Amino acid sequence: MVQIKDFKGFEGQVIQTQGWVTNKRSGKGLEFIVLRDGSGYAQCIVNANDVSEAIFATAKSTTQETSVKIAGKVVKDDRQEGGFELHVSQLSIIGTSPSFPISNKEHGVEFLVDKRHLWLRSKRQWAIMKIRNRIIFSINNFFQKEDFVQMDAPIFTGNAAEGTSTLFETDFYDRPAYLSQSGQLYGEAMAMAMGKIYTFGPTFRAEKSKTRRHLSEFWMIEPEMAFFDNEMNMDLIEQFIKYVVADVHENCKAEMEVLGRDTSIFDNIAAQEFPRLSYAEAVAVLKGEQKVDGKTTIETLENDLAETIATIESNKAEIIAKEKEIAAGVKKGKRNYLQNKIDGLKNQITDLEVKAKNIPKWLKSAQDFKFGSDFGGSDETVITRMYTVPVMVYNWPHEIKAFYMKRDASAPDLAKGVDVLAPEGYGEIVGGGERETNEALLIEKINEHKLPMDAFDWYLDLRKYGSVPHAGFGLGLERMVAWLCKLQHIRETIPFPRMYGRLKP
RNA sequence: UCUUCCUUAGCUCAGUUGGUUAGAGCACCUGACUGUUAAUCAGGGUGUCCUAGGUUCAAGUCCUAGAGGAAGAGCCA
Repeated sequence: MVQIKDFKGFEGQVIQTQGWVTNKRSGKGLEFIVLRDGSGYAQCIVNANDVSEAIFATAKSTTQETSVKIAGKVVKDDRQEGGFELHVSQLSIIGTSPSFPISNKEHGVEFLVDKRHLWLRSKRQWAIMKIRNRIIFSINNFFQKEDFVQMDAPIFTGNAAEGTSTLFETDFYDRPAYLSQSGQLYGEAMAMAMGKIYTFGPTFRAEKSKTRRHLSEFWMIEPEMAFFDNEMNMDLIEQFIKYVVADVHENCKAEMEVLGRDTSIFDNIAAQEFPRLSYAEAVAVLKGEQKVDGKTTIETLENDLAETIATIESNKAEIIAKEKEIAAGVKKGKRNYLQNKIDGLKNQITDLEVKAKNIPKWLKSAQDFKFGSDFGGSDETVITRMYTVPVMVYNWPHEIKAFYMKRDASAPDLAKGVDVLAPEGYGEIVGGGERETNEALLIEKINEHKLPMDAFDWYLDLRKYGSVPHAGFGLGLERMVAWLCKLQHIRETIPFPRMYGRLKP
């Protein structure tokens, strides 16, 4: 058996392959079967002159997603995706596929999510899953080459470490247990044993939020390093993101093309240093008090708004022109083509109108931002709009950060945390910082957050026995995938999304 | 939890001020065509108009409630 991606090594030879029929075009005496095997796509030509009547009839009877075994000759053809096609000599059906529900045309979101188990077979999903796989591979490569030890943190946890409202409760031998929201505290313990570690596991949050950036179950990478301060932490984050982006850029060119992803931003990321803003600076940028490249957020967003409105108008004009063309009478193929263009433009207009409505709201909420609070989704969008690479925001007011975040000795109201905001409107992909090593301050914080002290005795032990400065961060895998693929919604980044209101399939 | 929008054929959608027999494209089937790239061309039938009430001579269309979905907000160390 030869996989489609390996056809190029078999030019002129007769080989065997197997896969699924993803599309078919037929003529008299000719069947063009587009075969998919997970490694790639190849057109297979069944010519009635070259095969028996029975085989030709079998080929003709295949439908979308019929699985088949094929023997044929690999022939170079520059018109084909991948550059090769197969001239079929033998064909047999492995499994039939009567009326596959997902056609090669357009579908709505609800339908596709309901059919997720079949949707995964489509080309776009194939590309996303390949990229997800590469990102995971690349993350592991990076940390392994940097001498980090991969560790698995527990998924059942016995305490409500982060506040009970967003925890999934389960029954653990008649006692309540919660699904993990973070492996970090365990990672800290392991870092004291191994030096540098990273966890890579599932995370569960029972937030009742339905947005394009939230999942109830997602995967997180959490490195933790002994003897690191927040500066070193930020250096590592930048190095890490640059490594993964460059690796994906290098190895997922075909997949990015399927998605229509403009990859020029990846070159910027390799070439530029990530801006590092203190929280105070970030607020000044947000409010338009500090310019970036000679522009304020207000100027940039008002410019965006004008552009958005202009695009809406030009789209509307284009629709009218195309509708006139159809009304004047054109052939069917041309009509379909024009109609599809019109539908696409209409969808674009809907999105743009939402954007046009949102921009003034974003600006207002940026103007009204209260120093000392956390950034909302729109604030992140406004800040990152000013840059073409990820932005790091550090030195946060300690009140809005987690109890374990290290306080700044020289500025007692600040904590040494860092958030990384991805550009292109994707917002927070990394949250991290230096950890508090002072046991008394930690106890004070645990009380302040009204957390159960007895749940943290083991964690406090880490400060009792040879405590050292240490830092770490967490990266949400799905948000990284969404950003690198430039997806509208996070639900496409994971094979079977678990979100508020969605447990099936 | 709040705001706005949506629910019509297997899928994507159109359906005018309420009006008599509810439409198109795709998918599917049949036929034509020996190089198609979402092939093309001709023909073929398919409806719990989300559910329950209401207004009306008449409801896919208007009103009320509910269910499901989408976008945004809140929430998201």
